[in-house]
Amino acid sequence: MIRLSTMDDSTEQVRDEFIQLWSRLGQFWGISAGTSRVYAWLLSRPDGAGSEAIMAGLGMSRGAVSMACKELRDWGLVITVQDPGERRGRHVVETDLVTVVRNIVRARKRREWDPILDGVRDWIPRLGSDDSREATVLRERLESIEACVGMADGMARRFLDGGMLSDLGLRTITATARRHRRGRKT
Amino acid sequence: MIRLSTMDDSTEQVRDEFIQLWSRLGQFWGISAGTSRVYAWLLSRPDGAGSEAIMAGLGMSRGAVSMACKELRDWGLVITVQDPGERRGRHVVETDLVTVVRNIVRARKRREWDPILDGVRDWIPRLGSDDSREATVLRERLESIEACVGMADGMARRFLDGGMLSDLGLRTITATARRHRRGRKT
DNA sequence: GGGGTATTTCAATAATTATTGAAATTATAG
DNA sequence: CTATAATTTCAATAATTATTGAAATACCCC
Repeated sequence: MIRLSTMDDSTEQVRDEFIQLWSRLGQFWGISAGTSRVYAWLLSRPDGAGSEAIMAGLGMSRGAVSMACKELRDWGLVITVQDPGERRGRHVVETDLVTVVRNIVRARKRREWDPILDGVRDWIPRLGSDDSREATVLRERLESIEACVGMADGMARRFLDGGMLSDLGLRTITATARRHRRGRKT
Repeated sequence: MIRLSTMDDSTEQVRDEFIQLWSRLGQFWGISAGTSRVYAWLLSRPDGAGSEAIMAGLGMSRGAVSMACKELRDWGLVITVQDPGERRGRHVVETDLVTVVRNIVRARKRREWDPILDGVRDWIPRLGSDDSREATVLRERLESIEACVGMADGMARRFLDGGMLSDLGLRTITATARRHRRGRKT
């Protein structure tokens, strides 16, 4: 473990446990362990880091780090910036919660709901006039799924299209966090 | 493929495609392919089925079906009933959407958010008075996570504890689906 | 309680998925 | 334009995860 600036050992340990938990939980969201680890590591560092630093910090190969950062960029969780006069890029976490949530909702909608809606809307007509018990129940279930996913889709769409209730909710969260933080110090 | 009652071939095909898509999407939710396939198959059948029927229908082994049904029971998506005078159990999908959503929220909360909240609330004090830049940023990020997850947790808790807004939303969905269905036939 | 049946468990195996590292590509500086 | 350095890609490999099926367990009726 590399010692950084003037951090306490206990701080270092908190970082390790945080990375471990985050990567365990990432699996529930269909994110690979390596990618979650890189994200947690970046979250725990102030100024982002180059690929070399991530490789050293987590003991991963160049390729693995590159893949992980690419996936995180796809999710909109990490931005790779090019400092002027620097050859190497620097990977920085997106800290604006509103942007993060928006990106995640967009990505999940595309991956998870859109295919269901497309499928269901294709299948229901194809059941045609089959009025066997089997087909009737299947049609009912598919229509129920369409209604449920369709509502979620509508909500997501309204949220992504711009200022909305959820937006306010998020601003409340971030404001609360800020107040909290300031409160601690005074 | 087994021919069931008087179903059309196209209906049969819709069922197959539905099962395939559902199992693909299940992976994004940390559910194994086999488990998702069993769930989709049960969803597509009217009266539930015994283990033998599932084995035959999906070409899975007895053990795999048993595991899948157990996992589905844990999620509250399937109920295994014992018909009077019958030796074998019958696996039936839970069709009440309110119950399904409630069960899923409960399971995910337990698996995904509770560990984060526990972790964060343990770690923040352990950062102590370390005022290095590293520790300060880490503390800020952890506090931000606590605020965000804490709000989601509170909403989930209120939803799980009983009648709430979301409850109404769901009843609207189910009602819409029913109206839709009736509308088609007239 | 015994005989027979359904179900669950779990170690072995199969299948899938992630990781590596060298080669190909892209970008930068001179 | 060429040389050089950083990054990405991808086939091979390693690690992980799911599936199987036989053994163990639980269950039920007589």
